[in-house]
Amino acid sequence: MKHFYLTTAIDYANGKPHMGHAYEKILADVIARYQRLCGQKVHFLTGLDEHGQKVQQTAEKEGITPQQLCDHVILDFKNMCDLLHISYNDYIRTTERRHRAVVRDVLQKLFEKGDIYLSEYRGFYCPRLEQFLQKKDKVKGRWPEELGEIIEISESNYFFRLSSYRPWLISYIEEHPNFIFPRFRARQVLEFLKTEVNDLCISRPQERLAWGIPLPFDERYVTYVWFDALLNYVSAIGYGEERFEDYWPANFHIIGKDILTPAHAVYWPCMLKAMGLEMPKTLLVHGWWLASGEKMSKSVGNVIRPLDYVRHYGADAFRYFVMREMMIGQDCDFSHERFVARYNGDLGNDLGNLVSRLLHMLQRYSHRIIPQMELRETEERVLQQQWQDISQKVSKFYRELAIPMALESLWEMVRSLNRFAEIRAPWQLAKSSDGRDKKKLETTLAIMAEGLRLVATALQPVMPKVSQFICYALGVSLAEDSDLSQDLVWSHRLVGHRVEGPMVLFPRVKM
RNA sequence: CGCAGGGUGGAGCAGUCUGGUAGCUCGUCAGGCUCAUAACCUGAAGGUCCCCGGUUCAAAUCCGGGCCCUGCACCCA
Repeated sequence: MKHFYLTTAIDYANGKPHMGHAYEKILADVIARYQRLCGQKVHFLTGLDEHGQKVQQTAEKEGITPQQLCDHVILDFKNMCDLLHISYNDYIRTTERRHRAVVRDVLQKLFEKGDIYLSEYRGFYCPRLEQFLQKKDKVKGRWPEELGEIIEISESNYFFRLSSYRPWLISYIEEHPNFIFPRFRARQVLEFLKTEVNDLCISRPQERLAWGIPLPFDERYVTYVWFDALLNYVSAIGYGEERFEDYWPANFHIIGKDILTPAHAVYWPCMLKAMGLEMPKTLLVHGWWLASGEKMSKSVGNVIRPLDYVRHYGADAFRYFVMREMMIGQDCDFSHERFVARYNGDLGNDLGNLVSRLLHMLQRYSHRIIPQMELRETEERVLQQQWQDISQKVSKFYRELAIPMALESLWEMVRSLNRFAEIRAPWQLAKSSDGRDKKKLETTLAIMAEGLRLVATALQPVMPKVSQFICYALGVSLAEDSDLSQDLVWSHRLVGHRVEGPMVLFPRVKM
């Protein structure tokens, strides 16, 4: 069976995990979990990009080897994944043998095919920065003092014939509207492709950069950035082996808008084309989290620390917030006030309080046993009908990656359940000695419990632990590989089950 | 300059592709309820959908023009 294969970008080992890393992984995880619940065999890949100048430099500064640095940094990234409940199936490091072997294999093939050639590169080199400068680095037509001596040198390097694939790529993007999501991003790429693109320099001489994968056909060089990093998407699933066919093409490459152009929308498709492979189905491009309207960046120092929120409010609350707030593709502001508003409002008052009041009532009026649903009056029918509509909408929204809308729809159901309690008023019915009122009371509790189970089930991709916990509290289990098409159907499966005592899932917090 | 995104009741957003009662959350005001996390439920007020022009029976939505905000330095999802 073909896998549903999705990837995040691999994180660069020269830094700590931040908001963007957390969001991208959560987004991927939500999609992965949803697909699993739809019966897909999901393969979710993430990983670490370990080579390159920055890593080499940082390691030197700290007096350790680059590999030691990576071995250390990876702990932070994996730890973040664990804390966020990221259900990746594979984690690739670009220093692993399986990756290096594929990179060298691909390079060799493309070299033999004539897609890679040796050429002279002439430019202005700054020994202090250990890199070439560009025209835009000039200030008032001169190189800035602080860069020290600048020398014009020419250097031989290997190039990939990117330019020859440009016409093909333009028509591919034009003919495949789903290739880049959201669609407006494709326009940007086409805009970029309007002007001539240069062939891509893919090597660095070992004297300048030792921390990389040597070119198989010329060991004096290592391969530079993209022919290393991008290939993780195929090296991790056994490129060259038989099993590769079970995974490729990827359903989603999930990336930030910064690495769409040119890396993922230009280099990668052309590389794949050169390799004779199919294109990934969709590049899913998300925007950036801003802090009070400003870009979050290490240099400005206004970085939101996701793990602080996870620690205080739980991973699922954090997952809920980022999924509820950000329309995929747009930028979105992260502010503490908004977080607390969502937390107290949606999670505490609406969902958490619903759980709390229902469990209280079940304890008080039904000895913690979920009673029969015997009556079926207009109110009950309306509620069930509403769930039919909502569950369909939610599934549609999940499929279309409109996750904030999926959650909004689910919350309609939460509110309807709270409203239903108000209409039926079990606390009134409990005072009556009429047998019919007793049935009404029982039915009300049973209906609310089932409604809550359905909401929790549909919420599972976004809030896996909370969903499971609510179901557990209602006396049933919820597996991560259960079948949504079954579990989202209104049922009587809770009847007779013993429930947990009252609990507070999301204690209110002060601003 | 160019490119891209955005400009919708007090705040934050959806709706724009595929024209047809302007929707959601929060906030405000009034009321209800007491099972519940001072929660929940009901009702109300509040909008020239940035501006101008065009197409159309009909425009937030399509077309033309203009204004304003943001991003396109290193780092970075």
